[in-house]
Amino acid sequence: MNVRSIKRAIAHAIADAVARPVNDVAQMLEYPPNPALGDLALPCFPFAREMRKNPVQIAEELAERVRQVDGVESAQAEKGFLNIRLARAPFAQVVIEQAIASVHDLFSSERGRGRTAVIDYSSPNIAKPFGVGHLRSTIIGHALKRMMREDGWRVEGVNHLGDWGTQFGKVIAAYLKWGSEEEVRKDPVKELFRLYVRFHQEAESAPELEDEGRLWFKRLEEGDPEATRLWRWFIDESLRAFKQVYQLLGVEFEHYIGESFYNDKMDAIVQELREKGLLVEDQGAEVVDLSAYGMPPCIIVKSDGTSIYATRDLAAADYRHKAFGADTLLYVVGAEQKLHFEQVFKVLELMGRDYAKNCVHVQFGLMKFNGQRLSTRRGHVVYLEDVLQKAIEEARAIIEEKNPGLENKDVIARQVGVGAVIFNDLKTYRIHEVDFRYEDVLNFDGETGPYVQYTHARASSVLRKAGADALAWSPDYAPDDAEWALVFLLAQANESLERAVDAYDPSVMARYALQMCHAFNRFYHDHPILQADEPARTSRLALTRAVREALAKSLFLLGIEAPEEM
RNA sequence: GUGCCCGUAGCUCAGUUGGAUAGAGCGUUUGACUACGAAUCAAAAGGUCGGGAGUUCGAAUCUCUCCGGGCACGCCA
Repeated sequence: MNVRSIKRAIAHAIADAVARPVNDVAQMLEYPPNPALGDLALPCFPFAREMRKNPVQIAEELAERVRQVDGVESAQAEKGFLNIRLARAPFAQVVIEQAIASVHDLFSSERGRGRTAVIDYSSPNIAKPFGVGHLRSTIIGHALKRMMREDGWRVEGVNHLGDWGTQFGKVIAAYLKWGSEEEVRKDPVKELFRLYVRFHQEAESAPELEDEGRLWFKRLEEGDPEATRLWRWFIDESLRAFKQVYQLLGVEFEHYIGESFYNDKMDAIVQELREKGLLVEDQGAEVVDLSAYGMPPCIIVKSDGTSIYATRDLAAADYRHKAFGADTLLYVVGAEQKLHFEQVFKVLELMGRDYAKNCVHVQFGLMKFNGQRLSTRRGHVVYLEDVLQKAIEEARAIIEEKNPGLENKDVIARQVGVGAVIFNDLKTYRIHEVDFRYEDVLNFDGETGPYVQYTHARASSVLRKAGADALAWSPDYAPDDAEWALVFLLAQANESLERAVDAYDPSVMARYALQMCHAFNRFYHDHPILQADEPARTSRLALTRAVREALAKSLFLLGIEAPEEM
């Protein structure tokens, strides 16, 4: 039972009267701006013209029919709107029972059953630091994976490591010029990054360095033993460092497949493009002309004969489609690569790939730090690990202050600190730029991860004290406004998940969790639970349990842990 | 220059398949712990929804135009 099934029932009762399909009418049912008006509302203005009646009259006629619908308490016509109230107690009973029995069913109707998606997320570059800038792709992708799985999809998460490309030639060149094995061993990622930044600094006054970098990349592509040895070493060291961050974040991948994996798979792509007559030579490079689609050409083979990322992405797309049986490919990559993905998807389409239409660039806005743009090349980077450690310290300090007797303080501080960082990022619409400020991230009041976790812990605490009673909403107990607000929100869980999945946007789910918390804390504030008389006591406990399950699920979908105490 | 994205309260953002009086959080001011967790709750103050024009019963939402900010525009990814 959820709000949607009620909407359908109402729509079914009036569809023929307004001469519209049931689905259309169901979609027109909206939530009134003020809950005092009702639970659902139908604006009748759109029917006025075709029915040749005024909306006020239509609303009144429809009210008659809607009142007959099972589960509807009342239907009132008001200024052209039809305001509908649901029968609270029976609805609450069913919704809460379902939330307790299977919160999955509350959230999902398994729309993705039988389908497979590959999500490309995080995908940091080897030999570069893992900065706050990588946070967005990592956690948006991870949340998306969990949400789609909840919705019935099979999902494979791929970390498309940047372990190939001209940049590697640069790092190798820089290492041979200025680096030492000893320095790299001490702190691999930071030292390699120092070399990379120095390379770019020096290249400004000595442009021939760029050629040297390109040369080393060419050697690497040709299998030069020295270049290959260094390259493997850099990968091992970087990956070890990355995995520490992933562990801290609680993010996992089904596959780590670097770009280099596609080295032997690109020839076939180039060959196919050539056979299909899509490849043309242009200024020494081989490109696919996309001028017919209003786009600049897509470079497939560079003029020096080496590969480029577009070609790797084409090979990778085919691989993901074949090896994982994926019919949908998602790329959680910054908005600045929009054109690139439009080009790649168009080339896939021109190559006749049927899955091309299911390729989506899940773009997100740039991350700034205190209003400044982060530039890896210039060495302006904020290490994600430092950010997480700061947040954990802050959480630890608050625990010492507010809950000094707590067990497992270190574990909880980690869960809360990391949760704060993740939630802070996920709560905003993904296309927006985010300005990363410590003052916001380290604030645990208001619309934050710790607020959601706190609410979850609070509900858990009540349930712990109540013991292991069998919980259910009593049909004899009518919910008041605060209780009803919670029940009604619970019954919208599936709509939230679906909107989040359809928009590839975890912020929808984050905001749903916040609404739930607000409603629960309000309820909690002025409703005794354990001390209440029956049937209120058991009913409120059941409601608390349902909310706890829904919050735990919401946090899980966002990739955030839900401690029972904090 | 061309294309795309963004512009809502002092700040950060919801609301954008067109619907009723534009909502939260932070910050500010104030009130509530002998109470099941005060990382909470309640209240106040705070708005030319970037400007203008249009479409219509109705526009923060759609169209046009202008302004402001961001990103991209061939051998980096």
